[in-house]
Order: sequence, then structure tokens, then C-alpha cells
Amino acid sequence: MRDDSSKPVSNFIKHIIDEDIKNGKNDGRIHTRFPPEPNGYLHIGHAKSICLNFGIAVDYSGLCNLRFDDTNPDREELKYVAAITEDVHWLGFSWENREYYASDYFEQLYGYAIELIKKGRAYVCDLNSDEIRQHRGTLTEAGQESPYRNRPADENLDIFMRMRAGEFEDGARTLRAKIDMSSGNINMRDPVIYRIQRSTHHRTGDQWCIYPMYDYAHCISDSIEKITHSLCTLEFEDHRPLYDWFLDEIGVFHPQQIEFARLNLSYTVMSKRKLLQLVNGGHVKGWDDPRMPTIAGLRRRGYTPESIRIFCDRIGVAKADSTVDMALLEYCVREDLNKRAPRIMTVLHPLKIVILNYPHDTIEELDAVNNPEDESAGTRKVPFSREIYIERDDFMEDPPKKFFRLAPGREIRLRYAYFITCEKAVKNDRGEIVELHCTYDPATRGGDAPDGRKVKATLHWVSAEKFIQTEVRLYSHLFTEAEPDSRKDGTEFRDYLNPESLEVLTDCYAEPSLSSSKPGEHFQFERLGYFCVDPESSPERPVLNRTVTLRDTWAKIKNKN
RNA sequence: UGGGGCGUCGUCAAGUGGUAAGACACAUGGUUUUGGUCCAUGCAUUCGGGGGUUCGAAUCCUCCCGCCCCAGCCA
Repeated sequence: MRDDSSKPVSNFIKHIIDEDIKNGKNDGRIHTRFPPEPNGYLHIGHAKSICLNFGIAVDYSGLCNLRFDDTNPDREELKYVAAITEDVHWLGFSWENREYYASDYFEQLYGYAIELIKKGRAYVCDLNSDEIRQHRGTLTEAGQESPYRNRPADENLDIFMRMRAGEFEDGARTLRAKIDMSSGNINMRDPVIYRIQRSTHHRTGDQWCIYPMYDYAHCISDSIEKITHSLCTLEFEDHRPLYDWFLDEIGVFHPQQIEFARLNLSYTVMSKRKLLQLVNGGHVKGWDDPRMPTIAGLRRRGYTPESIRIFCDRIGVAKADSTVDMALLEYCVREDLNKRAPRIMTVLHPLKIVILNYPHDTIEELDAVNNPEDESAGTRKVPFSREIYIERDDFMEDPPKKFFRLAPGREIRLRYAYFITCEKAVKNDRGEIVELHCTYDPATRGGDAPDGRKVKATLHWVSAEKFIQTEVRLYSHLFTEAEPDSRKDGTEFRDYLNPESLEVLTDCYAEPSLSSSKPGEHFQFERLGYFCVDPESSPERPVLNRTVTLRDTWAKIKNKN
């Protein structure tokens, strides 16, 4: 699936692919893969990779596999593969029957390891992890060769097979590639390719007590699947020589690894580790907390797959480290929801109005447009009565020059209803405004004055006779700093958690029609923002999450003052 | 004193020797029964810096500066 197909996006990876096709590489075949480790939830950074990999497959009439990189059973769980497949599907991508697992290749991987041993390119090392580290050297000093480095091939073969058979304790030995302990690239200093690890794998159970390492398993998995272009993030750039080394030594199909910059987003963090800390530390309510940049969180917040896809198209793909402005993501979801979200009126902070000259015991049903951007969305009836609620912010007793909403003596329009004029603000003992007394002009029914007189503002409102009480959860940035995790002053991301990232409003009043809404449905609350029905919602008591506010010019003017 | 990358508008990002796309953000007008949407306009004489090659350089050469990644039996 591709959005914005009218504007094909160019990037350096496509240039490489174009060139490859021109040169007839792989007979013009294009095959990518998205290779998550099932050890956590997907976030918007993964969405970038998903859109890139699946998008390229679509653009070049190729294929994209979903492959779980499940070579470390200590951290991986079945529940994560379920969550990941759900998220990728939800984003709108399909991999048909090409759902693969690195663990499917364990036997083949083992076979290639035997070959490497026979070729003298791998050896069993008896050093423990501390000793291996000590032998590795430093960034500026070469490493020392392991005393086991020149163990004869047949002995290596024998011990490696006994490793598989379970003869040795966890961590007692490793299989290592025999490359170059003095390489400037630390990845090439005889990297471990198999470790002994007795943990139950979510797919292979207790069949194995040795597991391959990422560098070894990943390139061969790509090769087995005949991947043509293996796209990964920048931190794997240093691993490419190793990726190439394994495939060259084994002599199998050789995909091309290409690295791109991972996505960073302002006002949030984007690593599984940090997101996990937010969950475990109780700073959010879970992986799908609407404040989280996870796919599950964004979904619950009310982001649509389309909005995320178009966002991924717009941010581009390059090799420079970058942090994309959260405002772009918000723009993308507003743009999408503006076209599709039905409008409804909801008052978040109610202020009662009594319309003195409107009859008691009368409820009118007024026509309201469901979506001015989509005529086919039709109209609905909204009940109007003598007492209504408006937004507290829409009235000021002593308004500044540029405030053109309701004020004493001023006439405004109630959307789809009538013009009303504020006659009096009624206060309590403490001088707080408790309600407004207004009068209406019956001739303005529907919202237009027959005499053509204009009004400076149109306010949303809800009948105080017929409404549904709702809970509304307002979200704002999770962090108070744009880049909470890359500061140099000794502080860390958790120091910048926004204490006001969630505000729960339990006494909001919505049009009655909201009671028939279902979890996941989107609405625009007129003049306020886009909202999405939460899974915790019920017909008796709807719960709405604010996805994003509307652009608010008045707020800008107010803040400038 | 190691290896690998990257520096184009506030933020992303095109550009691949012929004279700086686009988007977001920002600003200003217009339309409007959402201070929304939409529309129009403005917003890098210059591409991290210096030198060089060339009729011509963000693009080529050279030196310098800055930033990111790497020392898991994680991925």
C-alpha cells in the first residue's frame, strides 16, 4: 500500500535499487524483509522501516517478508509475535504466507557452522565471557588471539557437536569465527557465532541448547529467503563487513545490506529499553498507553494507519541522524481525520446558559452537518433546549480586544442553532460565574440572520436536557523537552517527564448520538480536536481519547499577548 | 593514537558540474455557521569552514571543524 502515489518519493536506497535493476542484478527481482525481534512492541520507528520495506516491494512489484529474528529465547515471547503481526497488519501491509522465523533455519545454520569449522574459519573457544572481553582489546588497541584459536578442525567439530548435544554448561564454550583479532572493526575480532544457552525457545522448545548470534543468523536468513536488499539502521553499518564475510565464506546467495538513519521524534523517546522503563516505572499505563509512540499506543490514541503511512513517506529516508518534529505527525493525522471524522459537539468544561426568552419544556431537533469535508456523510439532528452548556473558555466577562466569543452584551451564533446575546453573568458568593443569562433571536433558527447581520463567533454547545455524560482524556507531550534523551548536562530522559501529559475530565457533556459509538471510532469535537473512543468506553459512559487538538489560532494570539 | 558514518532553511529532505525542489513550522492576507478546513503570499544570494580545479561547484580535489555509532556469549 502506498499513499501519495502522485508524488513518488526519492531516496538513496531507491537510487541503489534503480541502478541494480538497470544492471540486471538479481534479474531485476526485488525482495525485502522486515525483521523484528519478538521481544517488545513495535513503535513508530519500526513503522518507518515497515513502510520502507513493504513500500519498496510495492513500488518495484517485489515481495517483502515478515521475519522474526528470534535467536535469543531469553528475551523473546510468543505474545510479542502476536502483537507484532497485529500491528503490521493494522498498518495495512500483507506478507501472505511469507511469515518466517530465524528459528526455522536453526538446522541449516548449524550445518553452515560445521562447514565453517571444516574450512578452518571457525573454532570452539573455551574462554569465558570475561576472558573474551579481555582478549578483545579496546577501540584503539588490537586484541589478543585466543589460546584455542588454532585448535584442529576435527577437534573443533567434535566439541561443537558435543555443545549441541548438551555436554557443556551454559557459557562454558562458544563457537567463534576466525577472522582478525587486530581489525580496527571490533566486530571482526573473532566474533562469537554460537553460545550455549539452556532456555526454552517459544518455537523450538528445548530442542536446542546452543543458539546462533545475530550477525551469523541474520545474513544467512536473508540469504535463505533470497532477499535482494537487506535494509537496516545505521548502527549496523559496522556489521556489514561481517555480514559479507559470512556469506562469502559459506558461498551462498549474497543480499546487499543497506543502512539508513533510524527515526527520532521530538518530545518522546524511541528505544524499546526506554519505553520499557516508562512502562515498568509506572510512568505510563502500559505499552498501549495513548501517550506512547508505540503502534498500539498510537492506535489507541486515535492515529490511523493512513496517517502513519503518509508520515513515513514525508519524513523521507536518508543517512543523517535526525529528529523529526512531532508537529509533522500531528499534521498528518489532522489531515486524514479532517476528511473522515464525523463532527459532533461536546463541551469539555461546561458553563450553563439559560435562554430567558426560550420556552420551557421545549426541545427542538436541529439539523447539523456531519462533515463539511464530505457531503456524503449527511446530517443529523441535535436537540436544543432552554438550558444549554457552552465551553467555559468561550465566555469572558472583560474580554481583550481580539477575543470575539461571548461577553456581556455581545451576540454570537450557537452552531446550527440561534444567535444569542449575553444579558448577564450570574455569580455565586465567591464571585465565580456559575451561569449566563442570554436571550435568543427566533428568526435566526439554523444560524443565519434574515437581516444579514454578522456575528464574530460561532460556538459549540450541548443541550442541558438531552446529553450524555462522558469521560475525556486529554493527552499532551510525554516530555517537556524536545530531545529528552540526548542532553549533555547529566540529566536523563525521565527527568523531563511531563507531569501534565494526561488530564482526565470526567464531567463532559456530549451530544446524545455519541452513546452509539464503538471503540476505535473517530470524531471531531467541533472547535476542539479529534477524539477516539477508548476500549474502556461503554454506551452508558463513553470514554474518549484526544488524538490531537485542532489548529488553534486563538491560542496563539492569546499566548503572544 | 582504532574503525565506520554524517553535516543543504527552526525541523525533515530533494539535489549526482549549469546557477538551491517539496513538506512541516513560522508570518501575513482572503474565504468560512468550527479562530478548523481551504486559498494566496512571504520564508537558504547559499549548502559546516578555508583553499583549489573549472567559463561555471552544494555537487570534483584538498586541508580543517563538528556530530553520531562500535569494546554483549543482545538485536
